[in-house]
Amino acid sequence: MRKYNHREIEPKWQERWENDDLYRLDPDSKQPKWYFLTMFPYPSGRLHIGHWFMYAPPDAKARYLRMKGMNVFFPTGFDSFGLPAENAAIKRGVDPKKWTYDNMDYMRKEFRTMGASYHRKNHEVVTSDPEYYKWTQWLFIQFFNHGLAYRKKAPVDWCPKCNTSLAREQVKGDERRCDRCQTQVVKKDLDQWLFRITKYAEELLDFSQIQWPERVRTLQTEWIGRSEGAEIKFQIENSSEFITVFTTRPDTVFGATALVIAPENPLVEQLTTEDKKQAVQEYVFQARRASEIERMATTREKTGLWIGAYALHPFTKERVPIWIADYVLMGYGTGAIMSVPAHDERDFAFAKKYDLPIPTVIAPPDWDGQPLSAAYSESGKMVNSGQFNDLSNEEGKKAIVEALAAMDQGKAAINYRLRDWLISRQRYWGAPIPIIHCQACGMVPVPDDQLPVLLPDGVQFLPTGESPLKLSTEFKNVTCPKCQGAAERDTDTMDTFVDSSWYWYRYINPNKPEVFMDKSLKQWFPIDEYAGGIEHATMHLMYARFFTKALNDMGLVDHREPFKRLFNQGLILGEDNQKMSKSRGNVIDPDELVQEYGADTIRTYLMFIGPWEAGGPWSSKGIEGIVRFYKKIWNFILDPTPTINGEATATEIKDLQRILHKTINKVGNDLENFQFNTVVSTLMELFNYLAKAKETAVVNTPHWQEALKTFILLIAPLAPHISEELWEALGQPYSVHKQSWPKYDASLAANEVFTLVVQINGKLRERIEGVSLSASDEEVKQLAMSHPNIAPHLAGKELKNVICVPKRLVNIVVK
RNA sequence: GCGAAAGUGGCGGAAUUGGCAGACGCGCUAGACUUAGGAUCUAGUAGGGCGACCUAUGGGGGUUCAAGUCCCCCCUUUCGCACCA
Repeated sequence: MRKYNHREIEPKWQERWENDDLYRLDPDSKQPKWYFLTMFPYPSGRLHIGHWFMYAPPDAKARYLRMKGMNVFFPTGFDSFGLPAENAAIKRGVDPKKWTYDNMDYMRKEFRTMGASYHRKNHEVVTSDPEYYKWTQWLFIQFFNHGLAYRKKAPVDWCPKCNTSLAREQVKGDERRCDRCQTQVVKKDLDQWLFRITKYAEELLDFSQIQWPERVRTLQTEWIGRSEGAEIKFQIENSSEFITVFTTRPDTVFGATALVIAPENPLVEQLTTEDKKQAVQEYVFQARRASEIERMATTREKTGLWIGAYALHPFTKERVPIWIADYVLMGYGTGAIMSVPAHDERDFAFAKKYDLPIPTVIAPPDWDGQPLSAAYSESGKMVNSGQFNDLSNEEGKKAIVEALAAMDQGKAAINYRLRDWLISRQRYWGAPIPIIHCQACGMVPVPDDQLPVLLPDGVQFLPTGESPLKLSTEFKNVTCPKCQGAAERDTDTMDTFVDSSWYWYRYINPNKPEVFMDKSLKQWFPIDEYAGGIEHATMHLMYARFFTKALNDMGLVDHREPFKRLFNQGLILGEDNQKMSKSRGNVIDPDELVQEYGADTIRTYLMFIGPWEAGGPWSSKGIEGIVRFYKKIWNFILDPTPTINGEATATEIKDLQRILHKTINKVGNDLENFQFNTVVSTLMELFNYLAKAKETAVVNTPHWQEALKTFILLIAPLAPHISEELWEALGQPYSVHKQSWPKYDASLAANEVFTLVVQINGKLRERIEGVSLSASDEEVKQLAMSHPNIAPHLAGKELKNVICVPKRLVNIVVK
């Protein structure tokens, strides 16, 4: 008999499937469509085990859905713009383009060894291809024309190592580090392009149309950071102008003893009195110098300075001093607050330090009228608040906002933490921003017929902090499309997250000259399922939703959410339980594993290792179990059926069918729910059963042959190669992957008898096998209580209660 | 500091959602076959007790006939957010 040799069968079938284009997408098929998207990889050089973990289990699911009769679209490509290419280029002196495209060639070969059924042939998308980024640029122009892309000079987060600005989402953690290289970011004043994602802040909070994991919804909700409150205008003394503050507690306005504005607030210069100028300038200078990290540290003592000016309280008309303090952030709200020391912890600390009054305006329960020893930020009755006294503070909020509105000094307001998305990057390997700056005409979009704006080759791209494209005069100097005068191209490139914010539309037909006008596109959207890592919760996944809403508003797509269902797989760790990295030396190379064990084994093992959403450490030990599993299956199918005399009993046949159909059902359900680990264990249980049954007369029945076929069909999604080989060995027609999923018959899966669990006072005492499902509660109780192992326990005890759970257990309560 | 999730044998993990805890696999122990091997097969494997039994799902309390699962408190770990007014 042949031995199982993956090195022989895997390349063989991979070649045949490829030649036959076995998984070719038929867009005209009448089968229900199912768009199953996985996050596409960055072409970093070679596949690591994490790629396999991310792509092999979805492939199993895609194969299952196809067998179930769905027209599954399962595309992939490469997110191929981005910094690593440049960094590698600098390090090794190769062209970023060459590095990237060589990597993709290599990785495509590696991908092939996985035996995945991705639609690569006619649907692959590569974001650095001009044919692709032409549309990234075209979309930028649509955003520009619709007021969703704008340019602004502002202090931005700058990574000194990557030498580029970053979006807020790409700055991580309390130490404010670059998402890519972990370097601490600094602030820099730059003219930058932003996408107006804040326009959709409210709608992005609404997840009612999509089924996404709670975690992601929470992360996005917190990131958007909605807070309800009011804007209150304080008139500046001796001026007709106002300072607007945002507060969530308008009910505490009578407790405001100062206005505090951020050091960066332009009002500082305007309002500071002559005698305070020098001190204020010094403070502002210090504040600017202090890093973000220092300013963010919550434990840091509050500092600030009175700038000499006053505002007038909107109700009492009393003078309220205006201070600056760096605990007020320019980037949130209006960059100015009313300081209410009695009811805000930070304001309390500030007032204590600078001896500002701390009037109580919301009475804590049992308040004795004495000054508070700590800020009280809960609710309570309003006091010291003029006409609003004795209202509950919740009523007070409404009443005060109404009164302010009547005076035209305030209104209800909602504030978001979400900032607009900064997309300018001062790097080379990205899609050029398709804008021409003309002295006369301003910012002019590149006309459609001149797209794409090609990324020039042979540019000196060393990161200097300036955009490398600036150095290319050929690229930079152009004529204005409007006035034909001399003009300059924008020399920044786009954040690669722009490239990946719409790629799923391009998969359908990457070679067509049009994208969104293509009618055949519509029927695939929104995407049924999207699988990828949770690390993209507040970046890619939020940008993707924003893009879809914007595209919908522009009439380019007909849906407002891109992905109906999202699933996050976990992270695969090294054997030391640490994140895999070259420096730790714990990286697992899938190529070696495939060589040694074969793709089917690796795929299955990755599914078996634990819940997909949990991830976890790789262990090379457990893989032996899967190796044995497939070896045994191989021998089981190819070994001649033993000669067994006699006839199978009806029970044997029913048992066989029962476990078979139970397995069909469970494997299907678990695949649909991404519970790959129990798919594998269920199939192992079935196999263990079949291996034993092979020694019984059941092998003489036609049911046995059916069972073998069914078993191969069930493992086909997990192990595409070995199943194809064994399918052929069973004399079945090519290809196993074109077969229908076995039909589940609930009546065959149903039990006829059950094991009755007998408990006394909730403790297991006996199991009675083979109890009829049709037995009445009374009969079951009788059966239990009269059982020889149970009856003695009951003797001489007072019977309190007998609980009967139908088809399951009896619990006898005695005293 | 705030918020969320998780904690089950030596290990990875199951558990029809309140009803037999430990499926499946790794590892380990013993045996068989042996061309002596890190192959294969068979049996065993939560802990304790000679035993009938007892004890076990991070710890403590509670609800319930019945709790890994629900409620309260605590501990630990992981992950978000972090002066957001």
